[in-house]
Amino acid sequence: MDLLTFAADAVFSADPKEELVTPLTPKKGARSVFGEVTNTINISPEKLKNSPLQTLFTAPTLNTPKTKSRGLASAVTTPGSKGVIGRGSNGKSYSYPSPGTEAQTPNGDGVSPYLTNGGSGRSPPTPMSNLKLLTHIASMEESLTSKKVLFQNQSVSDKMTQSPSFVQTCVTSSSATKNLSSLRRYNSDCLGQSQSRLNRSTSTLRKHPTSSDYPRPSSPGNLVIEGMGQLPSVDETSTNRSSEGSRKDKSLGLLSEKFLEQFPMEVSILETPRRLVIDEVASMLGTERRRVYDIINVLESLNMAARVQKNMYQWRGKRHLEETLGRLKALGFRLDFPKRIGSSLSSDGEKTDTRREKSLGILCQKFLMLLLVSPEPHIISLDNAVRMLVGEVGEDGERLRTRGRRLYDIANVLTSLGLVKRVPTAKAFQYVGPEVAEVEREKLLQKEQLQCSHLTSDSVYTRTSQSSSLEKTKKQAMNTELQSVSSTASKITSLLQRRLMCRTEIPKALTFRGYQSNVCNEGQSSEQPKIEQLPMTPLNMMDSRAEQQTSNSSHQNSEGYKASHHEAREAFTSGSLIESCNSNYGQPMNKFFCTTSQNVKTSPVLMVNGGLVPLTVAQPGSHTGALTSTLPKNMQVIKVITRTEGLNQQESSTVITVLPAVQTQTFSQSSVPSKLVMHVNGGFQQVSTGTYTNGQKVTGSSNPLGEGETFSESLQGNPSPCTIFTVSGNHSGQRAFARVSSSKSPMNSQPTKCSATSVSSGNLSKIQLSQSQGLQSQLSATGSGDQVPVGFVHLQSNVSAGSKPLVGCHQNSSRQWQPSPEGSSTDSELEEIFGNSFKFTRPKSLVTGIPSQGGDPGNKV
DNA sequence: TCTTCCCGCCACATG
DNA sequence: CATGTGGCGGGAAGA
Repeated sequence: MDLLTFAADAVFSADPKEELVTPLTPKKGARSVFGEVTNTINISPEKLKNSPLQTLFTAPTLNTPKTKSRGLASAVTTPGSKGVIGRGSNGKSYSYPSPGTEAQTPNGDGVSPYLTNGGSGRSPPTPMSNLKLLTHIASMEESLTSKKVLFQNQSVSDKMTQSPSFVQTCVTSSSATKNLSSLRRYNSDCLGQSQSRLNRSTSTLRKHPTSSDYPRPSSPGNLVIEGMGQLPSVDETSTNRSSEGSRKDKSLGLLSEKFLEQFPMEVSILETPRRLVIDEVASMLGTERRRVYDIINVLESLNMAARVQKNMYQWRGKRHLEETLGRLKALGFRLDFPKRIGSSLSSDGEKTDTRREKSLGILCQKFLMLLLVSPEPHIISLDNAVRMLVGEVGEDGERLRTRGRRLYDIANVLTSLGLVKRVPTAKAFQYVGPEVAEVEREKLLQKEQLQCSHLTSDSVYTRTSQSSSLEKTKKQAMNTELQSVSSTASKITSLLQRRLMCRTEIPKALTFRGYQSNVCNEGQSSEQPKIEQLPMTPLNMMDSRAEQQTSNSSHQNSEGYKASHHEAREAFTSGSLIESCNSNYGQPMNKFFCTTSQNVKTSPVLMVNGGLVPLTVAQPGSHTGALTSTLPKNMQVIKVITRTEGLNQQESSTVITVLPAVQTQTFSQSSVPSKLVMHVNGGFQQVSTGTYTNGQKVTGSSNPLGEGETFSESLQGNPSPCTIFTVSGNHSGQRAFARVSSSKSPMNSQPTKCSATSVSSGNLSKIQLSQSQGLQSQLSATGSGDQVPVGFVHLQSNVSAGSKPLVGCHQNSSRQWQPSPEGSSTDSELEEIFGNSFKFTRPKSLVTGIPSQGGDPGNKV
């Protein structure tokens, strides 16, 4: 898991106390705020009944004279209000305060500058018109299908066409007065700015470099988009445009389309997470960096991309999209959005990051939230959206106009994503994305209830820990919010803000330390497994000395603990699972009790700091089952891994909730089965006997692998690495698993078939890689029954044909983690393995998951 | 005329 | 201090 995911989790599962306790006066929906606003979207009365949205969506119509919408401001701002925009003599921006602080100016009167009844909307640019120029990448086939596959179940949108009348956007504004702040802006800044712009030539004075302005990255890491190989060399003619081509050809929507060609939304879970470098993308799209940021910001807000480091993002595709949408929807409902978003009345002067809160990402999330909570058919006019989302008190007309521009930007990207559709006959947008299941809300509520009890200890823990600055910031912000809950708008903003502020960072190298383990079976050990997190440290450079267990308090204070702690709240892998997982917040938890919903056809696995622990399902297939396990002291649950059989995305998701230890039940170690778990792209799939095609099991039984049994995984068009963990039952599985990792394969390689044989107790003794029929490389392993409990084995998946053994498992009788000679776990590789399972932060110093007293100086950085 | 939104300045954030 | 981010609004293309 990465920070962003966690942040999203934190955001959307925020403790109710984070939200407003004080019911807010819905000033935003009031006419005093919006001016005379008409929102005449047709909504079925039943749906509006009892809905707080009613007032918003059925406000009376009032036509007022048109006002000039361009140029000087056309809104009223009470003198003395904070609606001061512009730049002072010091060059600093005087931005509008955050919603929270904006709320301090309730006397402002936001008036829309927009005119009644928008003209004909621009028809969407033809998406495919320019794609031919840029789509010669090997992943073409996949990318071409990705968008079509996306949301194929939805029956969207043509409700609009069927009844276009239900969209009537009649937004008017009342009389608008020139605004002092606007005047000031014009006088102090924009005038000069526009003056300079008037004098410049767009092409010659272009400050932002285009892709062609950038030197080719010298580092291969920058040149290569991971998982896809080399970027296509960009046609020079495609990069030095700027003044060439029509406006449509350069639209953000089209750029997004191009982007999606290279980074398809459909991301196989078997595919290595791809990195995207801003410069490269800009080059690829034939645009400048600035535009890439526009796109990325939106994608990031949807959890489709995550920032890895400066100038680099990780592409996630739509894997988390639906969940994100679901959370947005749930949050929207929960916060009574948008009714209360506009009721920003804050008296606490809460400081917020105004720059962040105005970000395109936040705005995008709000926009989607608004669409999602709006009644069918999820249509909202631009004008209304602008006012509801950003039309804060005191916003002047120019401000709204600016935000309107941003909504256009967002909408264009969302359109390319297939989430939003322009309503042709109205200045409006319609949500046409996937149906966000109500179950998301239920899950959210469940999680809230669980996490509610955690918050207190969480806060205490925070105060006593040596948090990273980011952690401190987040926690302090949280505490502040808990103390002063007065503004829904500021809350939402803060929540969304935090979400955006938490980004994926470069992973630390991870390694596991085993321990002299003759006591594994008891599930108790005086020597505990450890997680070492080493920045950029190859595994084979690790000191494998086992450290003694330390006190709980120091453990709690460790970054590693926090990482685990956070990961324990990891929410999902695609297509299935995990609702919540408890780490007991400071109390080493050695028992777990999981409740499951939906069908649990395969036993979930606990990922702990040290390995994997299979759980048993009391009643497989039952709606609710008990899953219990016993772990050694201080072992922390990182993640719950389960699958509802195969990777079929259409299966009902499994919800597993791990409750505090006090609620646990007895767990019988003897019942721990042998498991084989395949790591795929940040998630885990428990592999059982059978054949899998495209992640879906097609043959075989569902029993865990036994000796001599085989499994295979056929990957059609997704020759990405697969990592196999063997969870050995005979030593409780806490840390004993072997890993087989194939390396990255070229994008254009043929379908890969992986097969492996495990032996009893999950030990892996021999691994082979072969290529069959010239089209498939085969990864196979055969078991011999020998005790080869741990080790890392690295295989190259693109080796030449033949059935020759490449490497054998590295055997380590002491059962400590040892690097295989040929294995070096780089950052990227470890990220590949644990990328979705750990919170990665670029460390300033080594931290250990379970710090030893005195630590391990040798590992300090 | 009005809507749409490209373009790139430049403030702020980050390294 | 350099450079990455991205808010912002002018103003032009397009309807």
